[in-house]
Amino acid sequence: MGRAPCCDKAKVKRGPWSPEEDTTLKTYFAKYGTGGNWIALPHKAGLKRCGKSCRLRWLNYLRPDIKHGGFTEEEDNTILTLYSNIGSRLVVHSTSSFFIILIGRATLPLKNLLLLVFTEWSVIASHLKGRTDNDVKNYWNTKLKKKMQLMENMASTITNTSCHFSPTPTLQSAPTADSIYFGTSGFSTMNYQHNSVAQTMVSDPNQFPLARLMEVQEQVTTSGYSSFSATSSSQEFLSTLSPQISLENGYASWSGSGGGEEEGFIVGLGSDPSADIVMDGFGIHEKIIGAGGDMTTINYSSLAGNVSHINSSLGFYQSVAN
DNA sequence: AAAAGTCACAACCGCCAGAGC
DNA sequence: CGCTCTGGCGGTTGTGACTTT
Repeated sequence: MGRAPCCDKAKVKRGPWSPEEDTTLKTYFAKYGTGGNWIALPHKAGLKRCGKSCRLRWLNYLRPDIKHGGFTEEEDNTILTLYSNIGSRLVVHSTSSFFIILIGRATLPLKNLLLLVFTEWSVIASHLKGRTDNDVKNYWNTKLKKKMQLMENMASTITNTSCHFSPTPTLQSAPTADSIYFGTSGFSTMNYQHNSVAQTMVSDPNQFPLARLMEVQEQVTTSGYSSFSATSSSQEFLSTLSPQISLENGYASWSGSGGGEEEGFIVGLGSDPSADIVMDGFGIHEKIIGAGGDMTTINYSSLAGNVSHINSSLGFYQSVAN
């Protein structure tokens, strides 16, 4: 037999809060606080709500220091960084749970096992002024989880990998001081090595929208070379990754410069809401919806100050005015 | 214009930890 | 020591708004 519920669900109001209820709760709270007991609060305040519901409404919405509205890129990065750190604990907990089951020959309900795998949203939220754990959790589940998965998939795919595109990308747009564009009539195959084993990936146009353009973020130019470095503090969360990018001899390649988990390929994550970030066999792309139709770009950014280069004699690149 | 699909987020649910008795 | 109760937490659901077909 389970626990008795904290309140009689038949006698309390549920669902969205009305402005009047919000006012009642705020007024009561301003005068008396919780009175040390959330369960008794609704009765004292004259609200037909469960005490837990009142508590959640106050903590997640009515508190004066709550910050409403969209998350900034800086907040995105904080969450991603903290999730990465805290996420390592998931392995420990899930693994130990697994061994508890094996060694003890005990049968734990699946839900109990899953409960051992916790994320500590409140810890992450405590680093973001005015954000609640519920905010962070919702935001993670709807947006950032996808972003993180793309990053992990890409890092996993290209670790110890170099890729050769065919046909060769060619310059598609006039270079500017900030960016240059490369493109092809459509990448049809990608030859690459994974852990020293040669691989060929053939794209299926029905499954993978073919890359048309690659955008290379650029900060410093010298004769014949482009240097890549961090372009935005908002991308600092990626700084533990150390990719190198090069475009030379008719192909594009990239590789991690570190070891283990820190290897990876960096993509620029734009804040433009009209841009969806997608991954295909060739990398992560930002699908920009333009007035003239869809245009797919790849945004390569090296963030750790690693210098890569483009061979200007191959037609990929022309001298760029500073 | 309408239906279907997707997204964002408020709210709920069930469980656990710890305090108090 | 064991029980009850409350606060707190993460997972999940419900629903309205928005977008796409």
